[in-house]
Amino acid sequence: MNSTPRSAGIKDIARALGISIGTVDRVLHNRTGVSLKTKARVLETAEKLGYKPNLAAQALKLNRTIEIAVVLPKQISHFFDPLRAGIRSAAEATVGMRVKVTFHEYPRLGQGDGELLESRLKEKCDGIIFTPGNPRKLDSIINRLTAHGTAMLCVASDAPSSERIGLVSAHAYTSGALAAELLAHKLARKAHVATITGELTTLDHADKLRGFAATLAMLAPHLSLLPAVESHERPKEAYRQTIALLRGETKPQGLYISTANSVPVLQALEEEGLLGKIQVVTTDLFQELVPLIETGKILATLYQRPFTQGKVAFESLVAYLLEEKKASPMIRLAPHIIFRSNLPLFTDRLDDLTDTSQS
Amino acid sequence: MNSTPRSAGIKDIARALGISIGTVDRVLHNRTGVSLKTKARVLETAEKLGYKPNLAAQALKLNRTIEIAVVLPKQISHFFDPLRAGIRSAAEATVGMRVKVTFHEYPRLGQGDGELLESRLKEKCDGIIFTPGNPRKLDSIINRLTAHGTAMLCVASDAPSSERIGLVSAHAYTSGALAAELLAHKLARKAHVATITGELTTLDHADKLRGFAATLAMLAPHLSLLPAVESHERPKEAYRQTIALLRGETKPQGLYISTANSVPVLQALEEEGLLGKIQVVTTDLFQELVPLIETGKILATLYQRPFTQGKVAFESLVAYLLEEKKASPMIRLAPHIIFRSNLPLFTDRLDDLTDTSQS
DNA sequence: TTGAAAGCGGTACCAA
DNA sequence: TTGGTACCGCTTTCAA
Repeated sequence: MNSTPRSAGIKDIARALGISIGTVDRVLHNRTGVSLKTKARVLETAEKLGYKPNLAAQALKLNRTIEIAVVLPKQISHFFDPLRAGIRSAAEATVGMRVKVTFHEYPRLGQGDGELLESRLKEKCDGIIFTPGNPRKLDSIINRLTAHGTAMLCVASDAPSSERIGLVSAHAYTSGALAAELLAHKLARKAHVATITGELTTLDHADKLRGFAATLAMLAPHLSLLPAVESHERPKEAYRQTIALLRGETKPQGLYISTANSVPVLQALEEEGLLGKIQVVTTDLFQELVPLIETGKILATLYQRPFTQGKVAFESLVAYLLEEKKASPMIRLAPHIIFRSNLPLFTDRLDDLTDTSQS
Repeated sequence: MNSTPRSAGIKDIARALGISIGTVDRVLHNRTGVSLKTKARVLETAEKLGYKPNLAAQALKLNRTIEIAVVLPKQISHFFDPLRAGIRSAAEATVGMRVKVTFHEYPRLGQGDGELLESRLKEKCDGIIFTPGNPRKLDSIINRLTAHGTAMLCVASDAPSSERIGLVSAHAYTSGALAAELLAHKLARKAHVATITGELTTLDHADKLRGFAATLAMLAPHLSLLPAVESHERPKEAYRQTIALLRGETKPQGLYISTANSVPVLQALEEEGLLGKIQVVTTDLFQELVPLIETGKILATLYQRPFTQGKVAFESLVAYLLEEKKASPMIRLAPHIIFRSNLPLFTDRLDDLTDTSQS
């Protein structure tokens, strides 16, 4: 039966000491020009009275405009559109501060991202939310922007050796591990499993594969892993390579598609008559997957919660920019496992990207 | 390459029309004393300029203190402690408004909740967050508090025929459905499955059971469901009834424990030497479950995200109290399925309830 | 029916 | 080293 402490204002403490609010303000903000003993007295009574700044007043007065640029690829829109929607949603919900967000697009991961970031050097902004497709290539420009005073926040995938301020993503290693565990649950006998990924230079994809391989080795030693297939996020290549895989010598009984770009892979499976025959775990959720999950042709999909990633990324970046202490945000969301029976909880949001739902 | 619309203030629109801010304010708040045509003109330019009230200024001027009471049981602390922590976390994060939160506890669901709510009639507050254990019994007091001007928000379980303003909970039906699907994946042959629940008068528990039964019938007709066991959230009764169940004539091969109170049930399983022999799906997460999931003795647990429930409940209630339009918040979170391989993502938070993590 | 002006609780600048 | 004060955007009262 306790309650949050009563809060005193700045003039309460000024009145209590018979001094001016200016002085109190100086003390509370560690500004120069206050004698040590008044400073001590102010701090003491501030503590005693339970001073809590009125954030509304503070925000009103400061009225700072934070400018944030969002630099994300157009492809894969299944993933990046809801991510952008999450950013918009969080931006609209900001209270007590002006935030200006601009969105910038380039074709796909690795194609034009460096250049677009480069161009951001001209129009200085407070922070940039972006996805490093190929971290090695981008480290230099990230560091230059950082040196320029721009807070760089990675979303969806990391660039750990750069000077980015932090990361918001799904926990990629765990996604891979889950995929392995799910396949292990369904494949009781000795079999081969395969993975199809986007681009192994992208850390997120590499992490998934690591989690997958490690967990497979631990939980399902009877399943052996075929070499990973890299689709480079190109539909045609994904299709071609999948066909090759399925017609290869050792045929997989289980398949983990670790990129959201799964349509061409599923098409290949369909054409080879293998949909429903082999166990498939996919990544993320979009319209084409729904009937396949409903009919059990896909065992499960690992939803990376792009909307939430965007929302959290935005909130983290703003918090970082406002904080004094500047803790580095490192947030890995738990992926949602979507089966047939919880699918309806996630489908409503496929059309309506402005939804603010909390899953 | 678009940007979020610039927001105009009240004086921007006053200036644009050459009128005073007082008039604009009257229009925007639907107050009397404005001619119809000025009203129309104001609304039009407000729309055109993209008027967005400065919430900081609004809060500062109004300087209202929202008082919220939280009325929740002490038991089951695994669940309600993190839920309270979520509320605290959200309360601390409020910007630009004074919110006072008081916490009130009663022993367990159905024991003293009515009385404690009753006592809230005396100290009027703006809103109450609470869990209706037995909705029928509480409907009357909920309605009286509502009539009294208090916004009643259900958390964790609903009281649909009362005049509560809304609900924040995990999606109970889906929890049950998932439990059934998981058991169906693991039990390929004809078998019996059983459920152990808390109290079927609690809507949340009834919904879980409905989801479980319906999904079992649809996805796994080879599994037959034994009559539900009600533990009434009492450890001894749960233990006794589980023993009876396990020694009964038709022995279950799968078990769904739909209340967070699973320890006595697991103890009974252990003593009967059945842990690891029959498939078990539990609810929520706490220290005792961790080793059982790690060793595969529990197939999975359905995490109802109590921290997030608390956080979202608080935010929804505050939004409701601040909004003019008063949309009824009805939020069902997607439960997280916790397997062995994603368990580490959830364990870190078991000790540290003040954590603000986003899973 | 409308306009003018006083604050809400801080911040920051200028004067003392 | 201090005190005084204008101002942030909005609400509200009083006067016109």
